Amino acid sequence: MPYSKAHKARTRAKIVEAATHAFRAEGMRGVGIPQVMRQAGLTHGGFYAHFESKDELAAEACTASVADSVERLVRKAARTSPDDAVRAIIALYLTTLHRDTPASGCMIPALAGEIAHSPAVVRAAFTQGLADYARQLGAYLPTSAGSTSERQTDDALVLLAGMAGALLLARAVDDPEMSERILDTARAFYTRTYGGGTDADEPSRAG
Amino acid sequence: MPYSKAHKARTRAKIVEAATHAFRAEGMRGVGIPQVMRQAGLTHGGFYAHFESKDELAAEACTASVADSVERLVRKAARTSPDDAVRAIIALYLTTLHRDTPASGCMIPALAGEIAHSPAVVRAAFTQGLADYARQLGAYLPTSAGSTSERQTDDALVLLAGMAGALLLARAVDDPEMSERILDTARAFYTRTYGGGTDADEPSRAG
DNA sequence: TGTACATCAGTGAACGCGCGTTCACTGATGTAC
DNA sequence: TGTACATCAGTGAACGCGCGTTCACTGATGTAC
Repeated sequence: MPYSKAHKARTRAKIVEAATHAFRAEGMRGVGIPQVMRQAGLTHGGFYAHFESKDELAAEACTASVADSVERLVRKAARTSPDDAVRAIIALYLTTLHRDTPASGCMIPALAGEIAHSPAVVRAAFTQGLADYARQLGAYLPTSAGSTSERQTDDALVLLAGMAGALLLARAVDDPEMSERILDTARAFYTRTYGGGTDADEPSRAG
Repeated sequence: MPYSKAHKARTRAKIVEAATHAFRAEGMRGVGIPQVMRQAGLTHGGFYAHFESKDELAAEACTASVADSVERLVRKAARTSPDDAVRAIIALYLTTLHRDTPASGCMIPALAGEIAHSPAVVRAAFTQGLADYARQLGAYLPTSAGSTSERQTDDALVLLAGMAGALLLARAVDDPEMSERILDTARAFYTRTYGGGTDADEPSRAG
């Protein structure tokens, strides 16, 4: 018998891990299997001992990077008082740091555009991941009278979409000042709307 | 003398026009020059009589598709009473029709992700286009006491980002019901927030 | 008004390149004895 | 405890393919006479 099952599983996980970072940083189409394998410390030929195709890796990387985002969200909330959880999450999301480190950031602004053009396996993985993402975030949203958890999930989807859109624009734009203005305005807006108060962290720029 | 200058300009415009649609539908990386030229009724070899590179075309297609979006926005507003302009624009944006026709829809959800990874020419074109887009949309936003036009532009950027993010998710998701729920919830939210009222067009789904 | 000509938009074969994928191999491993 | 062996994870050369780009050409055009 060669190697252990655990060894193979560990290698496979290393490939997925490398893929989540590379894909988020450069896009799925922008990264080849040779690059992913090199980043995992392997050569490209071995790839097909672990995956049937690049699409299968994409689907798994999708699931893994959503899980990554959810985990960071939960960890942030755990370090914050329940009343401030949403505010803390918004403040964590809409920053220049997050903008400048897509490789370890939320996968929505990084990959959603490509996922819309991806085969069924990838889209299915994303759909399930997003549903989970929204459910988890929804749990931290303020509950109004008679609001259901389903309603909170819907609200979370809109908040997620809004923050992802703002980060996407902040990354696409060439002008640093405009980029920061997008982040600042969006952070203030979503904090006001979902955080139950004003954005205390940042003095407003426009007076 | 061969052909007229007008003839060349017309051909060039046809190529840009074909590119704006193809790029929005399949992404810039997903469409080759042969496909763009075929869609413009030409063969691929002639491309370099009009453009220095694919990037130059991408930049021009970027500018052209923003202009397209702005024009549709202005046209919609012109057909609506001033008080309802924003509401009408939001209702136009967050629909299954817009979701299902990316080729002629807003270029932000279709291309912003790739633009973030594009060379300077493309990003510069997008930045200028987005600034114009936000300025135009901002003009229709409700003015609160002491609000400046700069503030309205900022608000428009957030609204644009939010709607683009929602459309992006609605396109990426595999589950039709979830996709529509994203659109519906986002439309209701932004109408409530920026439209100065509730979303009258659509009966709420969740009761 | 008719013709000969210079121009260059447009054609289509060809280029190098990197991609996703395949395959013959090799060598580290856990097990049987 | 030591050794021979079967397994298969991992290697690296090779494949066909479509990409962006180049180039020799051709043929429709507006102008000069």
